[in-house]
Amino acid sequence: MATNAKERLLSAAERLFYEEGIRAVGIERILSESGVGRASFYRHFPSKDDVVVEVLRRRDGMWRAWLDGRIAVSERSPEELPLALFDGLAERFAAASFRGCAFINTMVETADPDSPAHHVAAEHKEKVIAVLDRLLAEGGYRDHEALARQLALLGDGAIVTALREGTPEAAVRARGVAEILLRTAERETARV
Amino acid sequence: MATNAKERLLSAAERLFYEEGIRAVGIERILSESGVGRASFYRHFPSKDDVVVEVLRRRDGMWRAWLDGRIAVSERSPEELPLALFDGLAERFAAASFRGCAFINTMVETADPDSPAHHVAAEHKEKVIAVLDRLLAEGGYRDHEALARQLALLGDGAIVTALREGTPEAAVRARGVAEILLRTAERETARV
DNA sequence: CCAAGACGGAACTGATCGGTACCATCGAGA
DNA sequence: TCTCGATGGTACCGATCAGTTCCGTCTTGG
Repeated sequence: MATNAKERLLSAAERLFYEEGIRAVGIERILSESGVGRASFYRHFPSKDDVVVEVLRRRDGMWRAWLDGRIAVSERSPEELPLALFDGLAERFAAASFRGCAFINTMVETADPDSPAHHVAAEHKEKVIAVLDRLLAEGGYRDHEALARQLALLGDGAIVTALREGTPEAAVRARGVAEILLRTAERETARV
Repeated sequence: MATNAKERLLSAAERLFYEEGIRAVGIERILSESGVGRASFYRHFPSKDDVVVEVLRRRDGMWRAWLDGRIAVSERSPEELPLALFDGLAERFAAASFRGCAFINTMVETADPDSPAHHVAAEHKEKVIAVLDRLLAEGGYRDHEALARQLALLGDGAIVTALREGTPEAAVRARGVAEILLRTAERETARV
């Protein structure tokens, strides 16, 4: 492998898919922006759909690693630690390149819920919920799974809102709701 | 107009765009499913983009009329009336044809935030927020606009979550959060 | 009754789509 | 040094894209 064509293809595809959408980006664009030849593309991937799936898998790993990092460096107390999600989202929303959630976008673009891409995207969200669930369980929350799903719903709502508004404000609003949610939730240690 | 070709075009386009996505549906599909000739299409619309915009305008009107109806028939008290949004969403999510929010989907598919379609979609959300804002103001809530934006964020979060899960459960979860939100919010009459 | 306009069907354009086949080149290991 | 695998470039495929043009038909209002 002279210059790792596969890696260049995946990173170019990931960027283009996120910036412009999966359907909007043709093979030609991926080739020209990555500098990879047409034949090399099909030596590494059977079809465009396989690139989409692999891009999503990569992004899933990167995204959750990023979330883990945000949680690790957060100075919040154990019972407030799940709010680190919204702290992180606020930063993401402020980025000029922000264009929503790649996984939500994929599920929207890929109408067929049985498609591999849709599955990978849906699984990503469940994995994020699992992270929140663990955090909430460790924080001593009684109904931690239901709470995790509510926080994830808030996060997704913030993402699509930020996509529309183009400002990080939605993260602050969602975090405000999340704070109330955690404050009114029952905890194992100190009952309400 | 023999059989109102324009109306048939718009209703076919609206259904197809929602079911399969805007980019995924070609002019050919719209023509064959509406039974309208190719020439007639371009007699009524300069381009496909114009159909997209007009479909969104129609849907915006229909959707808000539907919301107004749900609010009108709701038996909830004035301070709980905004929850009628989530009551309505629960019904929508249960429909087999449910495939998320046409406006969110449009903003995701149409990457360019300056495109006419994106604008119409964004404006729709602001109009819905205005409805919630009025409801909350009439319900006596102090910070009604911020509250309206939080409820709208919850609604959008529920929509994308329901799109992923394929069940109406997300509406119930979001409504649970909304109930807590309203209960802890300050009101003009009875301060907390 | 007849003319004007709205209509459906089909042929056609140039561009682009995803995907295949072939070829020359380059680089590293034997 | 030679060879083999990975690579980039290009020509090509059938299908489909949005959009244009022309024609025959049907409806309707004057």
